[in-house]
Amino acid sequence: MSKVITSREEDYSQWYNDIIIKAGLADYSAVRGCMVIKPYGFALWENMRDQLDKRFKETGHQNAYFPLFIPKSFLSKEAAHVEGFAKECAVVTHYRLKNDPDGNGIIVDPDAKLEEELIVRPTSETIIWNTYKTWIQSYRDLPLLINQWANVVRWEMRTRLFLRTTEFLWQEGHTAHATSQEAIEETIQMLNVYAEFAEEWMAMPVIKGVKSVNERFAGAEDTYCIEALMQDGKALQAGTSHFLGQNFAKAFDVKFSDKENKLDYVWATSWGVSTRLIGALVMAHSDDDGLVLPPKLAPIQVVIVPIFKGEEQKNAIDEKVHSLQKELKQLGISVKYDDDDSRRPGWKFAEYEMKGVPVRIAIGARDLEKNVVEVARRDTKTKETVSLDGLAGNIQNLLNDIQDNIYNKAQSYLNNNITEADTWDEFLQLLEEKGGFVSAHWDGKAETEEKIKELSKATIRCIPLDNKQEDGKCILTGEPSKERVLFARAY
RNA sequence: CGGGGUGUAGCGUAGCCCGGUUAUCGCGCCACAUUUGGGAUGUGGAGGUCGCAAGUUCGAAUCUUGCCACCCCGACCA
Repeated sequence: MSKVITSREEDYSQWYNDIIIKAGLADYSAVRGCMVIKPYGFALWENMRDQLDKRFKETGHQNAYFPLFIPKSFLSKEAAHVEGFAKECAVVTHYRLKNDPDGNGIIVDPDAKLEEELIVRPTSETIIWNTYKTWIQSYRDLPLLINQWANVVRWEMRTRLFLRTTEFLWQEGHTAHATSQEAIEETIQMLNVYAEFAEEWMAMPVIKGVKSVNERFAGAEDTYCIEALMQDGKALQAGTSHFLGQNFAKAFDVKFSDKENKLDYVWATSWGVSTRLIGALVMAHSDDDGLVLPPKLAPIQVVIVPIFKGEEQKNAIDEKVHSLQKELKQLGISVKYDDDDSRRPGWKFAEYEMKGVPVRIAIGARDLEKNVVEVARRDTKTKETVSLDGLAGNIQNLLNDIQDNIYNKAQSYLNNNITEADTWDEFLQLLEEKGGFVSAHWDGKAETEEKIKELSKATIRCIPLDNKQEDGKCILTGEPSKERVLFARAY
């Protein structure tokens, strides 16, 4: 663990913000709680999005788009849902401005008040289920497997770049099924899509589990999640997949006729991941020198920095670099040749390290004579002199090594930070001094969970899937328990 | 909404307690030159309603009062 990453929260927050801003991923904007995602950050998001989108389509889903605005009455149709979101909704009340008659600029025109207020979607279940009602009549219309890429707004009290902003980008899948079992299978399938994406692409190991009742999505029967561990010892929910039962079908009266012409409500799921994944990526791998990006998602996988004096040397380097660039591109590697003469090599080295570019190649006149280049890897910060012959292939292997290495590093960090606690004192001490996940017995009661949260600031992150069954006593109440659950302080 | 803190150039800051020339320094920016294998150096230059308003005073970045904004901690949360 690097030196800035300490248990003191302010330091870690500072470090996190600095990295995001200095690496050029995002910045604060003029609007409270909203951020500007800069081109480099957006390129990263596009890479994530493309890969996820591909998996959604491979699993039979289609993309569509639903409105930003939700009539207020829709939101109140599902009781638990409205209760969960009511406190953080932005509301549109008027549709027109006018010049202030007193000359103080522009004001909301009081005559342009909406009959029914519109809610800026905090999530789209309601508007989508209102639409599904007209799309679904028969079992032949099922399953309905839709995803949308969209922005949503949740008026949170406190915000943090990528982790919790007022507006954020995400995808939300909303499916309808004929049977409960099929819907549950879909829920778990999508959870697995997320887990595989986190592990294989983000190089971020996650724990798959199910949420306790307290932490469950508003309106769901069951919320499955992937939980990741950040380098400061706090947990982060990286994705969720909900089994909604028939709650929304009943609220929006979505019924279908089955093969026996029997009428029944459909079974639903919804699942989503957001730009929060970028925050997760930053906190999972970065170090004091900046971002460390997994090669599979890095917008720039290889950067080439020339080192030269004068036109002649530059031309000779250009020639070599152009053919190398071509070879790398043929292997599907994204490469940037930074021959901007207004920045010195040292500046560029530091800059691309900050941006987390996995591999840097430096090439100068001295190297050309020996037919070599200097290859530096971001994850270990090691440098090697490598022959230009067969370089492209070697770089490809190196990128794979880096992907594996940062995954393994994160994996061993996770393994070393899941600790069992059997007494309340031990539990508190672990949270305070070590952090990470604490695996402990819990009596299964919501009020106990609430009490634990109050006393320790830790929440139940999840009950892991395929959890080992063992008899024990609740960490707080001493009541009997038959399995351990994972607690942590979380973002 | 409670508790704490901060507002001085694009960014980061000194000065404020104890009022007094032309508001400090660093980064960045512009020009020129020398440089280029780990964030170059020199010279010159541009850039300020000291958060806003009122008050005290011969004189306010500095003192007083009010307001505003932002940040951190809590409640809320992907």
